[in-house]
Amino acid sequence: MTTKAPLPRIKDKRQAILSAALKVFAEGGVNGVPMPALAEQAQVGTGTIYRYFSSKEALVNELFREQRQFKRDLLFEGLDHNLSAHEQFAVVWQRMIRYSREHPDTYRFLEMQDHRPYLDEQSLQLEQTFFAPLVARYRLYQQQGVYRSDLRAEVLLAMVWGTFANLVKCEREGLLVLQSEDLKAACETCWSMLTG
Amino acid sequence: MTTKAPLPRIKDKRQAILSAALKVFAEGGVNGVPMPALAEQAQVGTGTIYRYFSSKEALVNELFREQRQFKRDLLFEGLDHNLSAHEQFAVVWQRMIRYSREHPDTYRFLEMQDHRPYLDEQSLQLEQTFFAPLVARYRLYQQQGVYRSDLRAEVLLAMVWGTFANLVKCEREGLLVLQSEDLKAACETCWSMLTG
DNA sequence: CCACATTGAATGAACACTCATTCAATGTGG
DNA sequence: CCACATTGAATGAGTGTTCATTCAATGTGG
Repeated sequence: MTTKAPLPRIKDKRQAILSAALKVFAEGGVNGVPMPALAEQAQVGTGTIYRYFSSKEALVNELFREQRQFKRDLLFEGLDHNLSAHEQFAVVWQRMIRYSREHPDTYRFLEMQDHRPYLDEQSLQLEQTFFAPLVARYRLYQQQGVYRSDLRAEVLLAMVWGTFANLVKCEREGLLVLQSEDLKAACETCWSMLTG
Repeated sequence: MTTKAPLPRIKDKRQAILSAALKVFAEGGVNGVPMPALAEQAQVGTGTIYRYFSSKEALVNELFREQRQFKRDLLFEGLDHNLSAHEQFAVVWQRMIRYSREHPDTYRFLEMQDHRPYLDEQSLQLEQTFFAPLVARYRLYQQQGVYRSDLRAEVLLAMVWGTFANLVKCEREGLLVLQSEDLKAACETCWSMLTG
């Protein structure tokens, strides 16, 4: 049986640890999950985690950056710039919904405040670069007269983002059930918010 | 020196502990603050805390309920029901701003998710009773044709609340500076959101 | 004096992290 | 081919630390 067959073991323990971390941290918060519990979820010895990550803090930062990238790609990658601003907004809105529905762990993990004390300089900077291009685009639309100009682009963005985030939050807490018509109507409402 | 002079000590240690807890928990999160640190802030021995609260959990719950009540009173007490719906909304909006500005610790403490694992049944129920009357009022306005009816009252409320909360959050994180015109404009925008 | 409030060092539970040991995989001399 | 040596990833009991909680000692108003 000494075939050159692929090893039956977990090929990439590192990724197994990250995946498990995303799941358990999204559920219990970074502070709420001991390393042995994470190790169990990843089906890995506790010590193995420290073979791949120098500390819990390092692990959290790596996970944060990975998920932050993932989110950005999912939301903004390959947007068709020939579409009208309205259509583009609708596309991004749809993607946000898909994202929050199909990747609830990622969404929740990034939304939690719990990991903030762990984040290093690099992670915090990455957070900035997430919003900057978005704000720039909002400004552009303002100059073109598509978006209203009586509120600054950052303020508009904060309002739209907050609207969406709280809808998802309320649904997760069981205060709300969002039908697809609700989400469509909310999208149009936010569009009106942007265009005045 | 056994004069009848006013005691220089803190009269009400219980309240001193609660006040200190609000401050340090709002800053560092419940999990981030050890009891001795809280004791120091309250100018009290560590053991004294346990004379007034049976555990950290009990303390957190008591603080949560106190602050939740405080917030409700501040926002909704003594509203003039002769005012128009629009005027009432503007008043509540103003009060939310005042609240978040003048009591940042309370605001932040209630906003954090950090204390959720500590909350008992009673606290969670209190949370419900905070929103129920508000939703009822929104429904009333919908029936009267003041608010739009194509979105359920809970959804409207979630959107408005999310808008406000994220503005304050962004300002706290330094992404934004809110001028009073911004807040006024945001208020009117939310009003349009409600009325379609 | 006494009843009781206050205190902070002591306690043990729980945690992040380490390291001596294991063992499957691979290398190698015969 | 095989018996045995070598390797280093993997492991989880062990280590030191931090924390919530306790309690013996001390302080104090009546």
